[in-house]
Amino acid sequence: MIRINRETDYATAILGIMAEEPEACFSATGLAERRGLPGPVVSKILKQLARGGLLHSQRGAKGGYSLARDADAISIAEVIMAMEGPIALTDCIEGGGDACQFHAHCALSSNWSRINDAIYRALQDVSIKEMSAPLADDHQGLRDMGRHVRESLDVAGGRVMAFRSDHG
Amino acid sequence: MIRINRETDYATAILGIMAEEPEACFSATGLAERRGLPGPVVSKILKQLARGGLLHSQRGAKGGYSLARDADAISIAEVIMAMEGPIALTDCIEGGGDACQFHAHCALSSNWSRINDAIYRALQDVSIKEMSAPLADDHQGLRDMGRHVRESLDVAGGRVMAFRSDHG
DNA sequence: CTTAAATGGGACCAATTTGGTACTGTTTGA
DNA sequence: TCAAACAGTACCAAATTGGTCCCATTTAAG
Ligand code: FES
Ligand code: FES
Repeated sequence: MIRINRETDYATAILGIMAEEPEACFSATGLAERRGLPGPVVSKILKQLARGGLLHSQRGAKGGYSLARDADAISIAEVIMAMEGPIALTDCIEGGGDACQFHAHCALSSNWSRINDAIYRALQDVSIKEMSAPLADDHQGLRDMGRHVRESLDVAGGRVMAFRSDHG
Repeated sequence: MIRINRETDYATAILGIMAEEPEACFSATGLAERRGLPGPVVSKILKQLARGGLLHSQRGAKGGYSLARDADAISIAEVIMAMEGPIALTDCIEGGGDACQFHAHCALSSNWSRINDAIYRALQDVSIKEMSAPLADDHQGLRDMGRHVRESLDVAGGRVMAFRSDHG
């Protein structure tokens, strides 16, 4: 329902490793092995993160990726933004929020903004350093498990409340 | 990136109307007309909300839907839950969070939970009464616009931050 | 008792999105 | 010169989503 897509989840898992050695330079294949994820996927993700300015990349032999900033200066919100991009804008909000002729008079839009703000704040509150993963020894990797954290569940009012971070 | 799907957005818009006359009984087609949404879609949504216990339904001629509770006692979180359902559980969290053998030792899972909690709280903080929509007179309906609130944008650190409530 | 207006519950389909792979180029250290 | 590594992009299959249609059931009204 509130979904963070798979690649973004992978991204946090990868950044979690990198956050443990903030100065080190990691190759895509190396990270892929450590997480048990397919190489091309990790490569794709790292490219995206580099494009987003979260990682610095070094090309050529002995190259790789390293954190562009301090591990606790990179929030989950930023990771998500980097992975999903600014997104093609359409309809109501196209152009920055004023393009919809009804926007100003529209109660719903302001309330959604309020919610979005709250969510954004929550996401900015957690850095990748905090996500840094001391995984159990027998944790072979995300791939075998499927994803790291598929879904987190809360029970609210007797109903199962599922905040998907995947589509199950 | 953090997406609330179309139907759920529609649902809030519909409930916004109903919240204005909490005692009234609304037919699916009537609500569809008032929002300019396709009838079958509204019907589908209302059924779902009724199944979720948010609406009371009355069958037969002169039947329809009415709020099961006070308008300010129904939160957006509940709407979302009703629309998306408990979701098929898989892998890591299947069964309630303990099924994944690594779960207990897994730093990532606990941090995602933290984030999820924060988001959940934000969503429970807004009731459909607050979303109740005094739309501008010339607001013909959501359909012509596309969705009500397609996307809400924040600018964070110079980058465009887009919290999609749709896929653009 | 018949009919019409409603909901209930599906199946169903097209379009989009997502997850993942592959390939071709470029940079760079040894 | 060569191999390791990133950059970019095209591509494909599977899943999800948005939406329609259909038929059964309930119920008020004529
Ligand atoms: S219809 Fe565009 S902001 Fe509400
Ligand atoms: S791998 Fe299952 S909870 Fe982290």
